[in-house]
Amino acid sequence: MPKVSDAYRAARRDEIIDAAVRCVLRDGYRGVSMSAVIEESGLSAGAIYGHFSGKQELLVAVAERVLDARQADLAAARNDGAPLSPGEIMATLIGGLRQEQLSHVIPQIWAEAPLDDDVREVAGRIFGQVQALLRAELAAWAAAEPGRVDGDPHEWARLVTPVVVSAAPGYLIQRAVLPDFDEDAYLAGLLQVYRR
Amino acid sequence: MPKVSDAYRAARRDEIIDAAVRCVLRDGYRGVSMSAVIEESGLSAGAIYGHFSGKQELLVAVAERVLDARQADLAAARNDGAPLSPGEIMATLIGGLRQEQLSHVIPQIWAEAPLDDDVREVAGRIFGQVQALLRAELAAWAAAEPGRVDGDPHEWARLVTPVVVSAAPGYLIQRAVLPDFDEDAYLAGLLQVYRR
DNA sequence: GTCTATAATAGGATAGAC
DNA sequence: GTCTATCCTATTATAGAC
Repeated sequence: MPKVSDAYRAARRDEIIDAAVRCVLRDGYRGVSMSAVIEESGLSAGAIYGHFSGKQELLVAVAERVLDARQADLAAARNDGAPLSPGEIMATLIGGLRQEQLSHVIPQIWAEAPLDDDVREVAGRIFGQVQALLRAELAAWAAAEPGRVDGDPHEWARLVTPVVVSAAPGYLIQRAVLPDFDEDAYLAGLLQVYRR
Repeated sequence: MPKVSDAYRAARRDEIIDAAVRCVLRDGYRGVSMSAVIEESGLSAGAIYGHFSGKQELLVAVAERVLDARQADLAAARNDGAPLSPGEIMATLIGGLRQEQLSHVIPQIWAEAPLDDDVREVAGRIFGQVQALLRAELAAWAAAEPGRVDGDPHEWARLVTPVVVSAAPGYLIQRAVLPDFDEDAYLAGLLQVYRR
């Protein structure tokens, strides 16, 4: 029987992850040091190591936290009325990313994926979930708009989903790299590309 | 008058950068240590520090090397005949990335951009150059295919370029993150999306 | 310009008290 | 579970010989 409640443990764990996220935003995924997290959290070394066995385990938890938040964006892209067009779906998804400070960490997680199997597993899983929902939406749209696409709607959706979803990484990377990136123009361009 | 020729200096510099690139491919951009570069290069600490004042300066040089190679991809996408369609342009560009081992480093450079102003400058400059060429190609295609797009071809190209170019980051990220990413299907999807 | 050796520091992780 | 104090390793960078 644990000495403290599970809820307390979980809350502490979240507190530590929050501090680690702030460190990652400031110093980069690889650049965070345990001492920085300790300082940022206001806790002590013992407190952190009681919850996470080391730096890697803590950072994987950060990756999971950041990427899990994408589920909210998926929900926002859902629509109970007529199926959304590809451009509308992606504009909604990217609108969600735009609000979240957390989204600035995502490119760093992608960069870490080839170097850390645990990170890659988390990143691949979430990315796959985003793709699955997008594919379903695209298939629904294609089925509702006969003549816009040729062939079976599901087959079409399977093929184009990886390309359509690329608008999200493209947005995040350009925002990170281009000094004068125009976010509004990007969303407008998205609707323009998928106009037909 | 320098004690050794400029050509010799430049060759040594390239040699060091080559070794550093191999280290980055193995350990990640942030994960490279000077001692690893020293070992990989077969040189000594003194030899490296004679050419680069420190780790950051060396890594910025690596970023410049990796991204500069994209100019070759740009040239490959050029076509003296009829203007290429958006899908064909991007398929050519991505075909170039696919060949190059070096391209695996690009996502890591993008992730570093927000943390290092020098890296951001290099990354933004090259990305801007890619966009400029792509925009010109898109405008030429739009002008040659009246009715495919509405409005002024140049205005249309300005708006859609950031979205079209996203296929490149999308490709690199999915390749890095998804265990069963199908590169051929991605290229096929690209042609499908921009079919009309 | 390059080498060997080393100084100086920062980082990850642990031990033991409470 | 958490805190303080500390160990040990790895890392960046320099000094001085050749």
